[in-house]
Amino acid sequence: MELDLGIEQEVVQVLLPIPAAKAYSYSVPKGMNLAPGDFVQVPLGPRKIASVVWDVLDDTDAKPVDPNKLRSVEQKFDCPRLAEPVRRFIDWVSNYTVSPPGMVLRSVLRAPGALDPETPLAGLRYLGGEPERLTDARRRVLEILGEQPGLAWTRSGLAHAAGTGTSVIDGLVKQGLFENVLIPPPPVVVQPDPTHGLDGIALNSDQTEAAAHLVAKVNERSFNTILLDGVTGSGKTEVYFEAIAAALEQGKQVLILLPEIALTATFLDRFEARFSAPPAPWHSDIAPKLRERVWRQVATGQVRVVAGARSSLFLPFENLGLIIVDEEHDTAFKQEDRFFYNARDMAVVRASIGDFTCVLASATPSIESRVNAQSGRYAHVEMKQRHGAAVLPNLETIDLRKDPPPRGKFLSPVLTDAMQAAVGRGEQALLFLNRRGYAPLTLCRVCGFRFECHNCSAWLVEHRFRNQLQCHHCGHAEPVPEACSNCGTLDHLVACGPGVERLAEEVDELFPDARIVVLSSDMFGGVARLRIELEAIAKGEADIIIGTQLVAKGHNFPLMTCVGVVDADLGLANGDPRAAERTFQLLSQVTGRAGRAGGESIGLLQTYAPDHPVIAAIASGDRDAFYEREIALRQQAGLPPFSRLVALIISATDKREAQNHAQNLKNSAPKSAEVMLLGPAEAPMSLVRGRFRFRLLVHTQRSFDVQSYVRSWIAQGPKERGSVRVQIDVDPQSFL
DNA sequence: AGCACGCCGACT
DNA sequence: GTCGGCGTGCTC
Repeated sequence: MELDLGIEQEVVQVLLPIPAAKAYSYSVPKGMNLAPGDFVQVPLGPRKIASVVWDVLDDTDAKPVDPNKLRSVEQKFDCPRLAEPVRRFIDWVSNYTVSPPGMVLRSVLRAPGALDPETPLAGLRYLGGEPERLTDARRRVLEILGEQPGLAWTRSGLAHAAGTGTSVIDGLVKQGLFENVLIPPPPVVVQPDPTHGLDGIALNSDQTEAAAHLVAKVNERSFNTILLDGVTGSGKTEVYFEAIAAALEQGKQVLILLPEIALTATFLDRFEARFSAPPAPWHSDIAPKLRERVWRQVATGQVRVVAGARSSLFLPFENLGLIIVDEEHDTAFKQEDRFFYNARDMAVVRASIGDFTCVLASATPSIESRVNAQSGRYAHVEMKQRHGAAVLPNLETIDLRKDPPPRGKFLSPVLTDAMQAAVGRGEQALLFLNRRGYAPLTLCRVCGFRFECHNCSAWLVEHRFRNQLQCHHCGHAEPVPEACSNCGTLDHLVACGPGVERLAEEVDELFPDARIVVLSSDMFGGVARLRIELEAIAKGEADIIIGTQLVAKGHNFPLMTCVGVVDADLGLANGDPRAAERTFQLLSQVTGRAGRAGGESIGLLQTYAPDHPVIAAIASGDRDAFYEREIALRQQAGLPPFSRLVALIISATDKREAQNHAQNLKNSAPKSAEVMLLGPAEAPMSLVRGRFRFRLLVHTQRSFDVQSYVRSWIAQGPKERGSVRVQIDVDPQSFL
């Protein structure tokens, strides 16, 4: 044994946040004790990189790296270990999504400074005594200090509290009235109190029953998934708050996944009312300093509840015990860059690895979740009545063939009459149109030329307010031209179809005295402005609201009694079998904005196909019938979730190059009776940001190990050369 | 992912 | 003659 010292060097496996296929080996300096999960700094080429010591279970086939190549771990960070469930989750996600484990780890290491402990703040503690000369300002400082003797203050904090400048404090310091102390870094949020606000809540019978079910499941302290399936306005949030309280009572951490964290101010307020403190936020654009502190305090367990976007799934939780996925059907949970994953599905996996409960909440669940609920994989908790006085709106279709809008307009008289009635009663009307800008297409009346984006296969959308033609896929914008860029004819360009701006014009003519607000994700002033507008609307400071997609999402407009869907057929146009589900979800959510404060309300759907099964299902309000039919269709067609799809997206700057590679890749596919290959076909968006995209679809049974198949296929297939890139999308959103 | 190395076009 | 474009390949 002794003889080996100095010759045998200890070696650890380290997972680096790079797209390498596996962990790298490093030698451990003498005296450094390392265990899996430790955060370390290692050299890589000319760089130094923060990484994690990994546990490689089966290193039987892996031959050790040449000892001469081994470099040494540089530093072990003074930071809690990455918990074992998080490491297993990374491995699992890497395998399932067919992406390098280091790429998944990158999603964890998203706060570079957080690995070093937070530095304590410089503080001052009052020692007693008085300064030689007592001024007014100094007296105020002493008063503050007298309130809680012995308390340490920061220099600026004390100055602020006393309403003076920091120079006053400096003067007192010079007199020797303080000692310098260190103040431990403050928590990023106060600990939530599971018992706070309990008496303020009044749950109806549906809610009480559902909450009891959730709490019981959480208290089983083992893996299970619950679909919390309640109509819009049924009060699902209050119900899952009780599950959160139960997990907090167990001393566990809780994660709430929200599709769009930027617009969740009201959610945070409701949480605070129930738990006395807000959850810690997490999303892609929190301020860097706060980001580091949240990450660190999640790792230490100080932060108990996080409300975040899909990336919060990769936070280094020390002791996670419950995940809530709110609006689980929302497509924002699907990430389609870096690597492809659906945060809703990965949340269930995370719960399984951590052996706890996952709650999926929605008024319009995904087909996948409904199927899982039906088959018993998920518990199904249904809430069919609205909370409080709220009553579901009466839904009707407007047949545009029978009641068309006036020429050149987009609103049927039937709809404008209903709006008139609502506004006349001092209530609000909402028009929903999922199209930003003024007009989705501009064409030349002389030669028929259509203005398209040169980088994407998309029309340029006219934004009259900004006087621009914009591409909604790559952000390209150009001034609205006066002449056709094809034939040069002046003043013969025509705007085709409606966007929300154009709708606003029409509404303004019809209701000159109404207060009109247009809500669109690209509005001036960004998220802050949007929040202000939403609050103003809730207070009744607008009569007619015209909005895109974002008005569908969970906002509470108490005065809203009339909702009009301008183009109910919009989402059904392309042939994707998933379009039915999306349209159903979107339109149900939009019409659900009406009648939340009680009383009669109405939802009107403008359509050319009132008999279309999806439109009819929404209008009838019969959710179960819709799901039954849609699930049966999927099953008959052998589509997910009754089978599995993997899309290979082959892109290149040159169209032929992309297509050739796609074809070669297909030809190189290992033959298997269990695999059906479709394509290559142009991707639904065939040109995005200057890259041409083709798709291959791999269609298999659910039981087939499609990841192994695809991995070995790609490994032995043609090499990616030139600008060619191949991306793998397991469980793609689009079935085309 | 970064970063270096390397091999072809327009410039102080 | 060099500066610099980004294609290719490697990092324990």
